[in-house]
Amino acid sequence: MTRRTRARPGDGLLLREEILRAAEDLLIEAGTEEALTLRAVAARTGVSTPSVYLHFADKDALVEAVCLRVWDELGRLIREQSHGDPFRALGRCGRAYIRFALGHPVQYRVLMMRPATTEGVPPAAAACFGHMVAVVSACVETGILRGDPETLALGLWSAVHGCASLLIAQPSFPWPDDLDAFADQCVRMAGFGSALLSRLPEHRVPAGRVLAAELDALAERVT
Amino acid sequence: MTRRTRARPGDGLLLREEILRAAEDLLIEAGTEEALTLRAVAARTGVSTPSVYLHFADKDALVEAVCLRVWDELGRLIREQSHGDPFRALGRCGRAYIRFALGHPVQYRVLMMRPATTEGVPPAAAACFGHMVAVVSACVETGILRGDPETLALGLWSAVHGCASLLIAQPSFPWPDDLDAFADQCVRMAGFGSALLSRLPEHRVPAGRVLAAELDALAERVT
DNA sequence: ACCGTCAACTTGACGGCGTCAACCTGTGTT
DNA sequence: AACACAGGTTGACGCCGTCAAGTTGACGGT
Repeated sequence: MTRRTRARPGDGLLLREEILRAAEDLLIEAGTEEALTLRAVAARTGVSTPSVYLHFADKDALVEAVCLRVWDELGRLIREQSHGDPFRALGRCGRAYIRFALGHPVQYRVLMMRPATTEGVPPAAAACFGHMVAVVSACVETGILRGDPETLALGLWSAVHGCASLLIAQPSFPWPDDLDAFADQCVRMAGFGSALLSRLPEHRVPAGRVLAAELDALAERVT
Repeated sequence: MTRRTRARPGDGLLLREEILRAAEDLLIEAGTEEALTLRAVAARTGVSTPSVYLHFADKDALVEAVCLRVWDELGRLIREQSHGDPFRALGRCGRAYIRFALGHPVQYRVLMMRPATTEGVPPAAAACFGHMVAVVSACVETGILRGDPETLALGLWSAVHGCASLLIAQPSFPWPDDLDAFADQCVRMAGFGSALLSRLPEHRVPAGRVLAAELDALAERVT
């Protein structure tokens, strides 16, 4: 293991960055969080194990720091999709979200399926959520959705998160061949469902027969 | 730590059962999977640590055995809700699913958010999924849903799973006060969304303005 | 009544993990 | 040239999963 040339005073942050990169790489290569060992990270960085503690309070802090980067990237992705017609933008955001999650399964799992280690929402996560609320708000303004944008956004988020996380965590379920199409179906189900639900009275499900007939008529008119 | 009275030959399965119960209790009390130590399980059972290996190949096998019990209970719960009008039964199943998950957060996390350790779907999980497919099939027969029941069921499952898992794994999100109402909203969003989506042509989202007007008209007629 | 047998369990150890207290070592300042 | 201190290293502790080897005690056969 080649030793790292010692940093000069004031350059402490360099090692912090190297450690973060090493941790992220390890996570991706091994494909599981259990492989993210402080010893492995230190070895890969060319540094002794306890040196990690100079820059991160403990292992959880390191993992969390890796997570923060992912939140940033996810937020950027969502913002990129937020232009144009709000309802279509909502669909693009959902698809981008799922694509991102499936493209970074390990990070997504660490990010969203770990027991919460710290209290409160990390700022990067809050920003990410804020972008989604913004898109939903635009939908409310155009009238396609109705209700509190934050609650609506949480519902939509939970739908796309369900699709992504189930695909990641339960690969042995009898998934259809075309996963993209399935993800698409989930996203649209959430969007249409939210739009329809916005207009129905709470706590009353119309009789299946009536609803089916009305939906048929609607579908015929729309197409 | 009081020692357990030694089992008589042929009674080996007794210890297996005791270990399983101890593991489940530990999981619930500690509230996190990390507390599920072979040493802790053995101590609680009043037995030496390696004795666990007499009945479980390794720690993963123990955890998986605990999971199987949960699958069984979840399946039973879903079957209980499957009577009566299919579309309403679907809603009851979704609500029961989320209630169950929120009532057993640790087990649900272990069950659904762990990296898959073994290949293939455990039989209990397949049975559980089968019950959901049956309810969806009934919905297809009555005409409220359309399409392949298995794919529809996966979409609905992913929606309720998203709601449950997000609530469990991200308690610091800005959730509304009334979680039951939120879960309800997610379930109905999935049901209505599926029903509506069944009837719309693939890969074409109607313009937001048109869809909004049609939904308004529909809502007025249904209420 | 004794005895060998074998399932059921224990002992003791190994290597790897996160973490910490104590020590070293170069670099920039005076 | 002496010093101070940021930026590391060494060595150890206790806990973890796991395993090879030894122990114990109920039971069937004589």
